[in-house]
Amino acid sequence: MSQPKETGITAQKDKDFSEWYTQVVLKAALADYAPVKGFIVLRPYGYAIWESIRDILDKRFKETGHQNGFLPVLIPESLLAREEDHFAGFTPEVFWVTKAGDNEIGERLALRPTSETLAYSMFAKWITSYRDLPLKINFWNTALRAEIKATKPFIRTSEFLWQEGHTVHATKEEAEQEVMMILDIYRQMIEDYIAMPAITGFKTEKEKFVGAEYTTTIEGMMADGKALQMGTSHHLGQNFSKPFEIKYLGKDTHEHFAWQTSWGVSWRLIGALIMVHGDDKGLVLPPKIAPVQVVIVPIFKDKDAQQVKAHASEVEMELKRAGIRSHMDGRDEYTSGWKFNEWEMKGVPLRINIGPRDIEKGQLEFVRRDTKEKSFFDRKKLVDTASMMLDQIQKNLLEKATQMLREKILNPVSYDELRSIVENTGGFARAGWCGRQECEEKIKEETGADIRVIPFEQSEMPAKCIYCGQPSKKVAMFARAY
RNA sequence: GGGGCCGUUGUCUAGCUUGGUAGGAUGCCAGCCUCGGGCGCUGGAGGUCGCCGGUUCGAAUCCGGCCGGCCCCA
Repeated sequence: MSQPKETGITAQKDKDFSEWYTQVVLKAALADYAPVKGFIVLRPYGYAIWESIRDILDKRFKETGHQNGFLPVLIPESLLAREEDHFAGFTPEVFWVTKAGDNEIGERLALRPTSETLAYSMFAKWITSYRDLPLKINFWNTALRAEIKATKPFIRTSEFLWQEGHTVHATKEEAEQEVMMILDIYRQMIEDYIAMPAITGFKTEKEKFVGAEYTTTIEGMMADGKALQMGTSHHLGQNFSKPFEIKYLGKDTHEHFAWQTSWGVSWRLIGALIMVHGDDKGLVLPPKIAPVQVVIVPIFKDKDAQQVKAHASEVEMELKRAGIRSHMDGRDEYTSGWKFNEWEMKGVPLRINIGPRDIEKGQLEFVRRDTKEKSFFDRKKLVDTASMMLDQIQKNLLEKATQMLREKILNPVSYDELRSIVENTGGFARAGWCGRQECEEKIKEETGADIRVIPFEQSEMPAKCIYCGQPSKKVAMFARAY
């Protein structure tokens, strides 16, 4: 085994996590830095992963009665400012457009940090009757937020790809159901496809979306012990419908303000899956979202190149016909060993090696990306074997990630212990909380951890607040976060 | 918010302290070789030394500003 080349990942995940992460993003060709601070360019391989995630969600959104629309990127200041809390929350990170060519624009225009205000100014025009409700629209677009803090590809960037859903309902109950249904769609997608377990629950008042009545969240835990918010679903109550005058005439012949929700997930999910599943050789993709599920590498000497490649192509075609995303790497300019390393770095879940020996014996060599195990199978059982192994890999990744999450949920019995967990061990510190913002803020100040989520699952609540010792009202998950 | 490090060819870098011809590896191109874990050989192309300004006979090197990247701390 030779020394790792610069083309490969040279940082170790458990020693130098940040460096490792950056190398995976750049070297697996997911993304590159753009010329402007905080912005990245999504490369085809990274975009293909985003397309997988998008397609899965888009299907679910449509199945549950949502339609897609498109909004412009510019929002006039007056509109953005119409809901006070919302404006105050976003204004520090808004990019403003003040000129058109050489001419000053009268009213400055915001590059959307999120589209509630713009969408709702439109919704107000479209909704007049209970018959217009519910209105359920989703937007696949980008949002722009000038990040002052250190940026990290996919995790924190000044522009990010996301979807933002916005719905309008006649009743509070219906809006609240929507909030929960969407959060559950997120949870299923993250668990079943990205193979990551997560904790669902509420954000605290301090951490909720500015302008929302309350925010529900799905929080993940990364390999370095830091938490990552992977998606949020907000109940907006009537906080926006009132300033934007989204009103409808009910069956009762009276006018009512509508109830609203908004929700979103972003390409952060790509960052999350890198951090959770990746290893020292690079990316590890869950089969269900991998752009290439199986890569076939022909191994040949010059004289039998044609024959081996022909066999490899047949394998590729057979897999493709069975609906398995496959790629035969027939490049002559690289050796098979080079290809092995490259595809491992790119996280392709399953590799099939095929050489003259295998052809002779009527077998194929399968190499799993997650466990690196090699095994031989009968050529005739290609599709069954590949499907079975892809299923196993998908399952194994979720199991490993679940195990990791379990290990990273700790139950401190004292504030000192919580502090030690946050500062040394990392992970979620699950603790009682009196519900007062004062304690939440003190803990944040003193340890750097905030309340990531008040889990829906509230069993085994400690009796006392971990900070002040007063009776606890909730069990909360404290952690440092990205 | 505070502190530190860095920017030289596509990539990684040497040179910078002590100013004077930008050197290597890898990648790329051509030709040969041939592949069971990042093969080997020969030749070749590729550089506004991040940008702007200053000092100097002369700046990758010294000084200032800006742009960009990374890390640590709160």
